[in-house]
Amino acid sequence: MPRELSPAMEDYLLAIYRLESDDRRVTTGDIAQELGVSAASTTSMFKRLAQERLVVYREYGGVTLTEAGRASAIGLVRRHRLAERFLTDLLALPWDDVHRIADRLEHALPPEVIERFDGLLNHPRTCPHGHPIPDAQGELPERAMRPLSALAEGEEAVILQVEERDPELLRYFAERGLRPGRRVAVLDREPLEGALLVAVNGRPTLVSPRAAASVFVNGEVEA
Amino acid sequence: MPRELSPAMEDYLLAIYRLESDDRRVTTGDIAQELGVSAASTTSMFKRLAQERLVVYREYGGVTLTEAGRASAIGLVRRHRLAERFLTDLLALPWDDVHRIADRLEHALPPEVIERFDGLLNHPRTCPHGHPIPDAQGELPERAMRPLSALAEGEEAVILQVEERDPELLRYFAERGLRPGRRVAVLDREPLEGALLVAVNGRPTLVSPRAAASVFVNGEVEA
DNA sequence: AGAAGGATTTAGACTCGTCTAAAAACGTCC
DNA sequence: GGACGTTTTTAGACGAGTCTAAATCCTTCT
Ligand SMILES: [Mn+2]
Ligand SMILES: [Mn+2]
Ligand SMILES: [Mn+2]
Ligand SMILES: [Mn+2]
Repeated sequence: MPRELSPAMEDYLLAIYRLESDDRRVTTGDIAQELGVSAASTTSMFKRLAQERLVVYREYGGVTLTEAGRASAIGLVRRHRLAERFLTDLLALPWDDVHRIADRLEHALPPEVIERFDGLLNHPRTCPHGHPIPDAQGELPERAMRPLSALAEGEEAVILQVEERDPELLRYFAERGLRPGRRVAVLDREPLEGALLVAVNGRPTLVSPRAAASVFVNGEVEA
Repeated sequence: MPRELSPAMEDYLLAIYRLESDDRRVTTGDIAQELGVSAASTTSMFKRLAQERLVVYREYGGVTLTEAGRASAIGLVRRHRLAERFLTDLLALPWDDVHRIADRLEHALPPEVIERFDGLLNHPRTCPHGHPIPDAQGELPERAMRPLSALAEGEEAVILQVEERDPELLRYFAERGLRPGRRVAVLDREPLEGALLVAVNGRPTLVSPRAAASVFVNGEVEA
């Protein structure tokens, strides 16, 4: 009964998983935007996913993942992030390339290969961009995070993860040493545009507002 | 203009490539049988491949590969065999599994990854089953071969490659030490059924006719 | 409560890759 | 040179995944 899911179905499930939160159901429009497809396509995929009991679909009311749907999505996250780790650590490919490559590979990697990656890489906890890798049981650690842009002047923190989907942004991060594990401190905030002066590994670095919103550091978001 | 080919198109091109020979054009029926699809499907794919100038299609007369079509097929062979080598050598997966896995991966591996495999594995010359890997320019060495079953009593030879598509057969080969590089000598031939008594690395081993027809050794085929 | 505006679903079309069944062409054998 | 059996092509259908345009529903605002 858990026939193999098509790449398209997996991509929709993943998008739903990413956008899902306790308070808000995921709507047709959300997914259409996230995946760059039409709302009509999304409606028809919602129905197909519902047929397979991967989501609960309410007309005009969006979807929520079932347990099976969530498990599939988390499985895909695991495949994607382990693939990325493999590509950077073993094949030495640049971190701004691997997301795109993993986005195709993730659909073609059988469990044997994934588990070998995991072993060979010594059970990595995160992808190269700092995002946590679910374990084989689908468990994922909760981490308190806030964007670098939320830090007050004088505050210090450690980079946990960065937004991974824009290669240009990733190259910019790499140049400036903004990568997971690095210690940062906000030296100055430019109130008008929102630019930050940040000490990265001691070195003062100017960080644009968009970049600062795409870098996440440890700590609780303000209430 | 060289848009990315679909997995299906690649599979057809590969099948045509495998069956192509100087004297005989590849027919609809050949490919239908090779790929386990209907003749009707094959006809319609022939037309699509012809549209893309990957084959020359003659109604009721089969196809031949164009240069572009041959290049695509050889590229796929390179991806497949390097993927297999990676799976056995780096991930330590069994040689009877890797053909199946590579059959999916081959369609999802971008050039960067393939060239990293090639480097990391030290430019391997063959896949785990002994089949030669085309180089990045699509060059493939010609090798004179004959089936083990063609050896006369008393003859000696070295295994070059084995038929790779039947996992059961591969496990049988592995058990008996029949793998590329091994020296074999025919001690006795059983005329009725065609079974052979073969010395493999010195050890006398009974080899069934089907197996002996699937193991290829060095030497010219008789005229 | 009714109307406006926005989101969602439906309708209908298209491509790709597949199938079965029927029609057409081919090649061989008398 | 025609008849027959085989091969190939055509015709028509289907599912997956996508689109655009039109219809419908929902929400909110007056
Ligand atoms: Mn994907
Ligand atoms: Mn990542
Ligand atoms: Mn394949
Ligand atoms: Mn092989």
